[in-house]
Amino acid sequence: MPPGRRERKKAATRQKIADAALRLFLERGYEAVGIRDVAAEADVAVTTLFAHFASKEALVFEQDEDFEQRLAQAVTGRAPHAPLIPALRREMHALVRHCTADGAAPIWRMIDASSALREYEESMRLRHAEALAAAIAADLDLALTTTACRTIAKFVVDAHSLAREAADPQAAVDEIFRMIEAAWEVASPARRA
Amino acid sequence: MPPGRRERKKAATRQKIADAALRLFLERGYEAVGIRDVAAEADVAVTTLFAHFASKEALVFEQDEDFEQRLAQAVTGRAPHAPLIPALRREMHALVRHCTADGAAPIWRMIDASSALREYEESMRLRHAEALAAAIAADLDLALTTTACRTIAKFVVDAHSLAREAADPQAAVDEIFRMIEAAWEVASPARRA
DNA sequence: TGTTAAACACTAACCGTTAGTGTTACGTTC
DNA sequence: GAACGTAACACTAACGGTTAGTGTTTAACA
Repeated sequence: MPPGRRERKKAATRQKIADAALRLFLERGYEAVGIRDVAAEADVAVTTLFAHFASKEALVFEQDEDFEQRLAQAVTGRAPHAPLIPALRREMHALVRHCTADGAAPIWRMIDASSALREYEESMRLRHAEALAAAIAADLDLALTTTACRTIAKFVVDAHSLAREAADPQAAVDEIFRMIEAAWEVASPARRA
Repeated sequence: MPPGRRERKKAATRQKIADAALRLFLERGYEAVGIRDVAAEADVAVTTLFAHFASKEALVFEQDEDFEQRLAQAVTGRAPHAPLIPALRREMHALVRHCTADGAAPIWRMIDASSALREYEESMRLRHAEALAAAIAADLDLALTTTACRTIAKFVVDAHSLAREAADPQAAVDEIFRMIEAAWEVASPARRA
């Protein structure tokens, strides 16, 4: 079943809003642009904008569900008996590379410049950590305590912001994941292949 | 130099606002109470309220600077050559016990019920982690990389929220700190006493 | 074709927060 | 102890994100 015209129009409207927002934000700065400006630029009503995005900050972190799903996918979609932490490390490398790419630099500079955006990012990580903890718990099927699952998930999600702000992000991912691996070894009583 | 009347009055006003806020929040729920309600209950102007508290959420986390200072103190104030992680673990035990005490239960129930408060708490932890990372880096004097310091600090601060939500918070602190200790061993090349 | 639901628009407001402008009362200095 | 500077506080009015309420168009589907 191909997406109907309705869903295509909806997606188009969403994209039009996101594009307009990013353009204005990068032009004039995040704080200097109002919701009403974005709505006018995208030629939609303010209420329509909020039907597509839950908040002003969400306009910037448009594809954060990707992030959540890719982490969970790294857990559930890995080869059978493949070790967990290296799989997460590989995915984190990709995610960090993606957001430290040249084209993304202005966006992240904007995020770092706004406390509202940094706070929103942090609250996103909370969700991501919960989702990842659920994926890990389901995958390991009671081999770990709930607390251990949530702890490992939180550490992994933390790695993203820590690495992003490091001088050499890719090296930082490796450094942090060595620490996560050690924490993991202590937490998991069962031996893995 | 004893605090003059001026400072005492200022502190009294602050306390009067905080008390009024907490009373109303617990009575009617956080979201159901407006800033104007709190100001009226404390018999001050709205602008006065914001002169004492940076935001509505800050009314709830009145003594969060304690938290920050106690963690840093646990690092800088420990006995010479005393190991770092156990000192942090002891302090975290105390902090978690404090916020899981009987009297604090309604407050934390209120926090858990409000996404605005949970997000604010998360952004507080960011600050706390930065402060702790600075304290650790200063204490160890270049024995660790910046990334390792920040990573350990983040893990320690995470322990608070993770433990608070666990079924047995005190046991969770121990469990999480076993993992942190392992991460720490891997990060620190130098041997400690 | 007609029904239904979803997308979208518009107005008007709510609420946290701040700017602007005074006024009072304390601490300080002569 | 009188005068000055400053910090606390008050008041009004607004700004900006967000939502409620209401109605209109449009597409999916029977």
